[in-house]
Amino acid sequence: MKDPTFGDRELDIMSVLWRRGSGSVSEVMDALDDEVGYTTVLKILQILEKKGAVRHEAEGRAYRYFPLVASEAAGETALARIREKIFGGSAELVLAQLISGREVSPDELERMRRILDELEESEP
Amino acid sequence: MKDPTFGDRELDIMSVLWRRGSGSVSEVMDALDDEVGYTTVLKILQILEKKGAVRHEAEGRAYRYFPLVASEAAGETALARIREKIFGGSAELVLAQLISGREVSPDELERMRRILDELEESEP
DNA sequence: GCTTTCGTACGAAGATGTTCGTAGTTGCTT
DNA sequence: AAGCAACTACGAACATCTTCGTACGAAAGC
Repeated sequence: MKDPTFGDRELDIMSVLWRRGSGSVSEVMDALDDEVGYTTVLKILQILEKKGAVRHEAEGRAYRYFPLVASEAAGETALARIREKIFGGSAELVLAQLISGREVSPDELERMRRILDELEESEP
Repeated sequence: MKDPTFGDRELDIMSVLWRRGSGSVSEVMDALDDEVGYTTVLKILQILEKKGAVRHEAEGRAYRYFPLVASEAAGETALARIREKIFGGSAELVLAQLISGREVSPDELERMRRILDELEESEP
């Protein structure tokens, strides 16, 4: 799959699969925040499969769906788009927005700092 | 406008207005990366206006369009969505993806570090 | 065996976004 | 004045996504 993009509901469903690793139709349906009909969830999983974003294997008489597209790949596409179109290509502005208006724990802050440090080491 | 979201082309056009501050239909059309018909650009601007995302004022016999939705607002919505659905709510993972696979200048890195520093000062 | 239950498959309808042709208006040029 | 050029307005076609009703098959329970 080249340049994975997803509709709103498709993304909701991919998100469940990424979190859980896999899911039956019922499991996905239950994990969704909104109330969505069973056949709707099934249908979207079938569409995602046609797109090559998920696969399924039989499990009893039901199917178990697995993500084929990695969340990082979807994230890269989506984030690049936002950075480019909304933040004028500036990673700093994205970072500023990322931490503004949310409390960031000292731990998380430290880990974020370390991510920048590691970048510096690899690119001196 | 509550929770501004945009289609692909709509975002392209908002992006032009954010970059330039304003634009006539021709200016926007010329600034787009893709070749898009004049009336298509006009139509989308009209739709964006109905959504409350832009406004226009007359300029000679043409219209000049101005963004009403700030890029930060659109960025907040879009980024929150990505962080939540794709990166499992983790800002660090977003940051990691943000800088991976791109060269980040020492300047930019320094500014990003400072953004984190300032956060620490304000929330000790 | 028959029915109920649990599951997939599929078609159709509605919503939203994109694209452009065509029509109409206004001002400019000759 | 007639024609042209630059605009806006609008409708229609098409694509994509979302939603679900209905049909159909297979297993489980009686």
